[in-house]
Amino acid sequence: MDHLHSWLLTQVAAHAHRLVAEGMGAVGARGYHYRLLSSLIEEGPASQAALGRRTNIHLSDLVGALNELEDGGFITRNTDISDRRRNVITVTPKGRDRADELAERAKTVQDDLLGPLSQEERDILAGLLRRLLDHHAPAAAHRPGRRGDAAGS
Amino acid sequence: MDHLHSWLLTQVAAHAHRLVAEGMGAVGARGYHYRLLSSLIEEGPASQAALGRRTNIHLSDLVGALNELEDGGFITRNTDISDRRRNVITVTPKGRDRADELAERAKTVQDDLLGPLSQEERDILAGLLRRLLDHHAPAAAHRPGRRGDAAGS
DNA sequence: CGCCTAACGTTAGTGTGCCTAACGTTAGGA
DNA sequence: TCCTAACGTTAGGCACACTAACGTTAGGCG
Repeated sequence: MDHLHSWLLTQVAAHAHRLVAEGMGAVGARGYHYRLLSSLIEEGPASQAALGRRTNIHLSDLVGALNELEDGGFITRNTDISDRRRNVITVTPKGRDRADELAERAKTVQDDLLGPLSQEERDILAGLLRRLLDHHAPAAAHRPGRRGDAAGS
Repeated sequence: MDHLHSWLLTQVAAHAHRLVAEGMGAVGARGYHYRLLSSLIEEGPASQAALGRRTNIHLSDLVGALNELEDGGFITRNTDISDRRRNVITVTPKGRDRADELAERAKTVQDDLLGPLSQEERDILAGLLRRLLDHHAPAAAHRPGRRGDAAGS
């Protein structure tokens, strides 16, 4: 009676997805923006390829998302002089404000989503999900530990 | 340090999503098919509208999914003589076989997804997710309890 | 040096899931 | 009878993830 697991998760995910999209969409953003800005702030500037690895966002999707962020003036793209194949992505001050804004919205979304759960239960859930994620996405789960892949000289 | 909750869920969801899509896609099906056949078998025939409510699949998407299932000979569509607005959807014997096939695949996917978790932990996770789903989708969470909405005489 | 391989960024297109909007039909109450 | 509601259908859009292809740049190696 538990062949429901997989679609149960996808169902909850759908709601999470929708709530995130709504919350972010209300200020003209989307999930990718939040993920990218967070990663850039918490782990520093990076090339697009490195960013994609850190955030688990596909390279091809990154282009568009970064274009949007660049258009909004939230990030800058500078070709790495030491390796001209790379674009070094840096957050602007305006981008930091944006990140704060999105983080706040994310918090609201989260409270809404996890409403019926106590703090303890939320921690348990987070722990379980974290383990699943670590298992399926060995790279860049939370604190990467693998540095030196960024934009260094 | 736990503003990660929401995107953590979406990340895990992405993997679940991918695994399901792969598993189902390997036999020319997709998540909707499994959801629909399961619902039809477990809760009996229904009109499309009722089916949509039970499975949380949008009416407009249902049309296409049912077309696919009908083309495969897994379900039949018959207009309800007592209410000619309705199509009564029924599973064929072939559809039952298909459901078994998909259920088996779903189980494999689930085992893969939840690999690192013990049975006890899986139950805990399922419980937490179930509560979230019940909260956000009051209708048709698992055992609906709300009958009389199907295709009755 | 030239050659080859690999990484990088970019574009185009696909698939899945969820959604809105509109339309014609059928039922059923006012 | 009229009006409203539910039904099924079609067309389209959005978010996220993915594949395939292309030109550019780096760097190893003969």
